[in-house]
Amino acid sequence: MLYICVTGNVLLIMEEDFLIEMGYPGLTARLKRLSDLFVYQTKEFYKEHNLDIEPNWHMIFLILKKHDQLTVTEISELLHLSHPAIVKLINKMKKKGYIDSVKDKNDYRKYQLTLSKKAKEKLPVLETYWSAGEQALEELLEGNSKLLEQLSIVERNIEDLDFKTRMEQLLNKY
Amino acid sequence: MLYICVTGNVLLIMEEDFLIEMGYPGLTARLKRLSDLFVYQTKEFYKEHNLDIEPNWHMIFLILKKHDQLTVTEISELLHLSHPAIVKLINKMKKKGYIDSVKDKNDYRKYQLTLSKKAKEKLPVLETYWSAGEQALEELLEGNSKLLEQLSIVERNIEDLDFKTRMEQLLNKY
DNA sequence: CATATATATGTAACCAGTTACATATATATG
DNA sequence: CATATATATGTAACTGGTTACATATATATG
Repeated sequence: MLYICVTGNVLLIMEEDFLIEMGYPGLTARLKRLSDLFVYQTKEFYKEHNLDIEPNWHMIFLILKKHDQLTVTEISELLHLSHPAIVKLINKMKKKGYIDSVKDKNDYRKYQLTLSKKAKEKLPVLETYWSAGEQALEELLEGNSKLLEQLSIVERNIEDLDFKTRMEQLLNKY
Repeated sequence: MLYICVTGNVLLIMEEDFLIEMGYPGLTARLKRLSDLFVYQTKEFYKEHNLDIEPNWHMIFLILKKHDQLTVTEISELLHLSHPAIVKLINKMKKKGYIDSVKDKNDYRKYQLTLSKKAKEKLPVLETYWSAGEQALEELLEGNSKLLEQLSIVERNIEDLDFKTRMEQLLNKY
């Protein structure tokens, strides 16, 4: 399943990759495949260094470092993820003692979430590992942020008019 | 959670998005979030048009259209996905009658997979829906394939030296 | 002010991938 | 040729998202 690939004046021996060959319709699976790869390898990396955190906790650490105190709903809105996703995440972090949760005095439906003392103390160590991850990613992106920019374009356009509606419109054209 | 965003000479009211704000470390979750969005909306689209197929079957239809006959292992290698992922996918497609599977005459461990008669007959209809999806995606990418190219760069670099190893190397620098 | 509606959180069932392990068959080697 | 090793497929348990539904509290309205 190997093939020769000529890019510029460099000759590469490459693995054949049908998802790439597919073009546009292969995009969805490539996004998932790449995301999974990052998640699994980061998990492994943390494990080998005995950090008892999960890859996606990074975003919660950062968001609560910035905003100090947030509810589940606020986090889910800021991250554009569903609230059950955040509930599960937060429950795991609570169980490990990284999150403090206190009932809101003015609205008894809400719980105000903050980073625990343990979490704040661990931050400096965690940051050295996160920094290695960020640099590794920069290497993979070859030092430019075009991938992030291209993703932003898609995200903005989807916010404007969602994917399904676009498919419906294009289908009805014929 | 809204904010004003000035791009060029256009003023936009945007949802705040912390994953974008995070920069590089937000990438993994954005890839997953976007992939999920495509999958869920495509699923919905198929359902509303009473197509009894799943979004990720598209790649199996195409790969078996091109190669005619493949085994589970060959498919998993061509797609760079694990073989259990393909086993599950193929079992569902078999159950719906889209895949024929015959034991290899020369190697009794293998099953040769092909598109069934039903699958081949349905292809022309499916292609009109896939075409709408492809065009919708082109719209979202604003007609250029930079996102695909940037992904290819990352994929190539990872094949060269994996993400975890890069993190380890960068960590040991300090 | 009683009741309808909206919001915040939580739970259940599902989905598409993963790794680790099991089993059957093929191939290579002492 | 017997046995060790490698390969093809399959299964189990896990992960991190989703939608749909349930419950408690807050807010708005007749």
